Formats: sequence, C-alpha cells, structure tokens
Amino acid sequence: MKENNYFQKVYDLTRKIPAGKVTTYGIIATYLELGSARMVGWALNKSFSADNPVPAHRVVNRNGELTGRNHFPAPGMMQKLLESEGIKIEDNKIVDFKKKLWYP
DNA sequence: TAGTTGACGACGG
DNA sequence: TCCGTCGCCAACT
Repeated sequence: MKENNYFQKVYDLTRKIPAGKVTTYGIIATYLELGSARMVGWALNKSFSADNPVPAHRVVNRNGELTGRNHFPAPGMMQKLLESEGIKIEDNKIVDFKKKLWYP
C-alpha cells in the first residue's frame, strides 16, 4: 500500500535504482519535487525503519561521496555493497561517478 | 507550541 | 580553487 508521503516516493524511486548504478540526493529531490535535497536524506534515514529494504547505499551526495555510510549499521557496509555491484570506491568516493550515475 | 536538527545543494567571498 | 553561509521543509525533542 503506497502512501503519498514524500518518503514513500523516495523509497519507491530508490528501489528502482538498478544494480551497478547510483544516484544523488539532488536528482531525487528535483525529480520528486521535494524542494530540498535534505528531505531525501531524511527519508532514507527513516528507511531503516521501513518494512521494505531500500538500497540506500546507491544514493550519495552530488560529489559521489558516501556521506551516508555513517548512518548504516556498519560504516563499511555501504562501500562493500557498492563494490559487490561493480562500483569502485576510493577514499569514500565513487570512481567514475558520472558513468555510474543513474537518472530516473 | 516553539526551537533545533538533518544521509544536501547552490551561491558568494 | 577552497571555505563559509544561507535556504529547503518536515520530523523530533
């Protein structure tokens, strides 16, 4: 049952991100017309309490930095998951970020 | 009820 | 080019 809550939209969009791709808070915020990228981060923060798992590790900030990894159960989990999907991480940043970037 | 916080982004100096 | 500040809007205390 989908609700029109804005975090539900974020969850839904985030789940649509294909493996091996990533997107940014700004893109999601703009696409969903949230008005501010902070809302996206907040929604994902609550995603840990959501029933459905959300691949929040595929969402990074506009620099391609894994700023959200500190909010994961394990700090290294985010990088590990991304590497498992073929995304290389270097110094907490995504290598070839532009190539890995996914647009809704 | 009001104030503060927050996984960010854009702009100015 | 790098650092600092302001703005977004909703949720939490």
